[in-house]
Amino acid sequence: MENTYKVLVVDDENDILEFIQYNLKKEGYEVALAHNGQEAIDVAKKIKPDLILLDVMMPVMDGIEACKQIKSDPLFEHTFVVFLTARAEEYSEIAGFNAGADDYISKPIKPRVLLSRISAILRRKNKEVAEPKLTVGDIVIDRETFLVYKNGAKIQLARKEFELLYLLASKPGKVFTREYILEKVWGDEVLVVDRTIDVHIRKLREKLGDEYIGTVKGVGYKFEL
Amino acid sequence: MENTYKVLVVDDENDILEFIQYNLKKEGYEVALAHNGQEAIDVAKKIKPDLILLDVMMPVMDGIEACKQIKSDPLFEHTFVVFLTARAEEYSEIAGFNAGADDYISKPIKPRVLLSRISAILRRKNKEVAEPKLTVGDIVIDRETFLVYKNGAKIQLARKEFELLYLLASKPGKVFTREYILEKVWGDEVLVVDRTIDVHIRKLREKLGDEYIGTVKGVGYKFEL
DNA sequence: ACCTAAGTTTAAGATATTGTTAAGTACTCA
DNA sequence: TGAGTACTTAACAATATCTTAAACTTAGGT
Repeated sequence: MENTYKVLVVDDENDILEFIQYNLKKEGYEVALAHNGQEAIDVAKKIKPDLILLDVMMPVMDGIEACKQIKSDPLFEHTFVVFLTARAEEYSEIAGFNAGADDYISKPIKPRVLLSRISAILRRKNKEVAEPKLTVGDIVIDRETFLVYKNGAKIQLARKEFELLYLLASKPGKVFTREYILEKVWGDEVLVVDRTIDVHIRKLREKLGDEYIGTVKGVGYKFEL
Repeated sequence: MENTYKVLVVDDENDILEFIQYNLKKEGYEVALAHNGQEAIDVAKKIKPDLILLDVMMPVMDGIEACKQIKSDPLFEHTFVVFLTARAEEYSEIAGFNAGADDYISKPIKPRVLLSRISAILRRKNKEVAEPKLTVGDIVIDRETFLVYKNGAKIQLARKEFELLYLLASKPGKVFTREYILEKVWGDEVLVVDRTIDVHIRKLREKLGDEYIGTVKGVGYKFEL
């Protein structure tokens, strides 16, 4: 599964904070909050967010000043800053202050726009690096095409099968507990009987051959070297 | 390295001019400014910009009139004109006036949208010489004519169909998620139910044949090699 | 050897995702 | 204005995938 990104939301209005927090959490982001620029910087230093959503107008320290400080701190070299602007008129301030933000989202904030913009910006971070193929013994696992090759022969896996194999093969030999597998492949909020894993293991063995996946009784499964 | 392009920005509000100028300069464009249609034409004759960003509503001479004059002048045969409209509704007016603009960007202007739109338009200009055809297997995709050939047989695609196919075929085999497809083909502002993609996929399969586009359930679609 | 706990296998539902059709909307062009 | 095209949506059908239960097998301790 994908990494969870940390987003720090900064606004002096609690309504807005809650609204954004709700929408981001729903999408699986880790969310932190701050009410002004000073607090934002303090929190940011602690949690090192991947992205900061920053209101322009705030008491104590406004968004522009906060942005300048953040952008000049090497600690936040890889942190994106996105302004929340209430009106078009604020453009001039932003441009004039030359604060170095990465993008702007104008209020009123629409959840869909917010989320797609955020995910687009964070994706930029990952630079569209082509997913490297995972090669273990005579098995090649290609995330990009969702295909698996065994000695060059193409094998189609269903999604859960693929993720399960990908996990096991990511560290050949290592034993993964059922608990861990459930968390990684299914996600923590899903409630699934862990017998389910067995069934998927079975299908994998069926498609790949029994020799690739080993059982360690009382512990879990592993990809055999 | 790419050439630096000259962009003329025309708007009666200085805030907006500064804002756009700031963003364009940051990306390495050469920027000229004008405050109304008449001034725009005067400046344009001097500097011969590659692209003109033109506000619709302006004193002295509005954007629509300016655009008509520009587009009818052979001097500006190779100059692109992009309208800045305050509201989406104004687009109908522009279309109605048939002023000959190449594109429009609606306010409030977002740097990301602005820049990607501009670079897309300018890219069009360069490629006028020789737009590379995309060839995958027995399918040839020609951006210049917006036509697709299957074993030499001409196939007409609608614009969304074309863009969708173009995206998938740009990396044959790679699975594209719905999210990614929406962002690339539809753009991030658009509110479209993602089932819409299915329908377009269906039409593509209808026109090309089922064998070219594969489904990876739970993940997305891909162009089959 | 037996007993028990753990894992395997099968097959039948349940669920989720995608396919397909058809109808509504919006825009374009004559 | 009206026909035609493109796009979007909703509704329902089809199906791959996932999950569960239950019966079966195996491994290891006593």
